[in-house]
Amino acid sequence: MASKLFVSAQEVARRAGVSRSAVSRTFTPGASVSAETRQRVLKAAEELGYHVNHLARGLMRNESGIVCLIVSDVATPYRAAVLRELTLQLQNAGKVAMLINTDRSDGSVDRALHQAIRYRADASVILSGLPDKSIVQLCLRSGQRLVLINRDDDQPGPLRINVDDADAGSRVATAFARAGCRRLAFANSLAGTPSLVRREKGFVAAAAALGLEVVVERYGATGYEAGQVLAQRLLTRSERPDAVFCATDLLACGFMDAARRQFGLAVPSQLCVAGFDNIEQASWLSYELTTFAQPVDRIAKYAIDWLGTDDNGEDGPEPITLPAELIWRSSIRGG
Amino acid sequence: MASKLFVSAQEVARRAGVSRSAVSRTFTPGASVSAETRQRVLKAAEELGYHVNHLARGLMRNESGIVCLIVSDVATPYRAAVLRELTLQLQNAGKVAMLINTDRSDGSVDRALHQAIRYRADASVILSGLPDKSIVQLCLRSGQRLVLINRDDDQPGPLRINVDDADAGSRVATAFARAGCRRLAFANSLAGTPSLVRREKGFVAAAAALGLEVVVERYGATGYEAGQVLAQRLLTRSERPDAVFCATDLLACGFMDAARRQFGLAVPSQLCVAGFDNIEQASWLSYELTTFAQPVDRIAKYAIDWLGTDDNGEDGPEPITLPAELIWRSSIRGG
DNA sequence: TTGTACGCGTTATCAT
DNA sequence: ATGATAACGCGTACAA
Repeated sequence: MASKLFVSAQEVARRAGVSRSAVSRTFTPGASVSAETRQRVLKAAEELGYHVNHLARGLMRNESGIVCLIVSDVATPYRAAVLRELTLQLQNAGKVAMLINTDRSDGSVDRALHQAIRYRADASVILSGLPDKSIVQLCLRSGQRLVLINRDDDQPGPLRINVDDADAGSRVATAFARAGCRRLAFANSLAGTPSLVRREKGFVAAAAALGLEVVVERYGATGYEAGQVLAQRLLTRSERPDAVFCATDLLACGFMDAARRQFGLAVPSQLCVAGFDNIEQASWLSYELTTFAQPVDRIAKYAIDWLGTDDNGEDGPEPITLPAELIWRSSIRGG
Repeated sequence: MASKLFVSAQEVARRAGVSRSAVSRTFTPGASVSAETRQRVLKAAEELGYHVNHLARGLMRNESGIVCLIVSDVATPYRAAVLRELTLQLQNAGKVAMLINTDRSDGSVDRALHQAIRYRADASVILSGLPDKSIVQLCLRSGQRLVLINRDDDQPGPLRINVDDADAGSRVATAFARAGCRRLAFANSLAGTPSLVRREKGFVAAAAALGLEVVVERYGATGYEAGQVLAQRLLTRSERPDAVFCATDLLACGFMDAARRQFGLAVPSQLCVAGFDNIEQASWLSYELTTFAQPVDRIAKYAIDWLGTDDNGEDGPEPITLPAELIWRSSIRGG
């Protein structure tokens, strides 16, 4: 319940003895103001504590400078890292990030996009979930740009940036084979997002090509606890796997801890493990996990660069697929 | 460069065959509209994909609904957890979070606050760094509320929420003493933020009262790597400590890993360790760290509840101090 | 209950 | 280069 206390351009104009327009021009890059008026305006603004009202500016320019970041599980290491990169690069580009936390509930992403529309965000970046087709259409009609990261949607319009999960899966299979592993396993969550599916398929297919079978087990969300449960299930099999590809690093950490503590297995001598995401914990001494780094910086750069373009092709921009970088540590034999 | 594509209330009014005010009233809770016009407006709005422009609404009401979250090191587990809680509760309160990432550079927080002012944020929550006094004054004059979390500033006006670090430090000392430890150490970063200082002082003072001396070592930032370095320094002393209080869990993880791998020490039999923050990793099997949980949910609740009050006392609200909760795991003997 | 008219703080346009 | 004026989309006082 704030009553009008912010300083307006009008007041600055009065104090500087110029017109409102002069004030506006002073704060509009590339406008023509004489050095003198400019100084007087700046002085008055400084004294009064004036700052351009971006709400009003956005109203006029039809460009708010706001970019909406739509994410679930913000506190997860990988998500937090993406968030950091996006907000940082957004700020460097002169934009500002609006953060909306979604849950797994139905329509959560749709509600977030409505919020983005209400604030006339210039763009929305979707990192979790998948919006309804109708909402996507609404956003595009409204001139709001959309970026889908690792969402693997097929409708045209949004910029789609994906990491090459299948390739990563395939490379893990090869590495396991080279390490002399024979009984492969894939530890996945029940989430069933496109990226996880591709990771699994790429791994299974490559293993088959190498003449190796894969046991696939799925459980819970992509967290540490799920990794423990999956270890329980996979390592009690009569034919115990000697190599496990975990769908995420978080899963891998839980899996490794359970494998060592509860089953007394040594990594990598008795069990090879690979993960995905290259979260900070993967490099910790307790894990030294061989994993794949998503090119988070490049993903963010592609997204933000596109926001600056006028590229308004009919069917939207071409989808982008980026390779994941293999980070070799010591959870797989050889190397 | 979006040209006016968003649907306006005017267009909805035309389609519904009513005045523009009727549309406005339909979307203003508590306004008087007949059930019939209301229905017609809602129908037209639905068909057109209309959503209230919060930029314009904010301009009118002098209340943007935006709350600015000012943080550095967003990707850090503790910070990410706070962020999650704040955004979630903010959304439940009908507000929206604007996220600004600061670095350690000078004036970084000040720039963030200027951004908050430009977007006419109703409030700013500062989780890192400390703003200049003049900026704080400007915010308050402008009617923008300020919340400082664990910042320990003394100027009146902002809501100050702090965790009782000294008490936590004191309780660790007691626990160590009870475990029969004699040579205590405190592993801190060079950051020197008020909370870290209080944590250290509380620990040292309580240890002194118990007749125990404390070796204090400081290095780097509050991260995993610093923990490793601090272990190197503390565990190579002639009088090797048998108990270490690490300023943060992240430090503690690095410390424990180094202690076990490089010095072959067993926790807690040969070395007791305590941390702070209760990050997710503290509960992992590799650490099982005894630590303190900051009441993140309550902190967020206090902050957001205050934003809803009209409380405009002269010197601002009373500072709030919340206790940290001791989470007992197995990195300290006994229990 | 409904519509008209005005103001919120900007920027853009158009004279000067 | 400068100032007056219109418009952006909305809420609301006021009159009907």
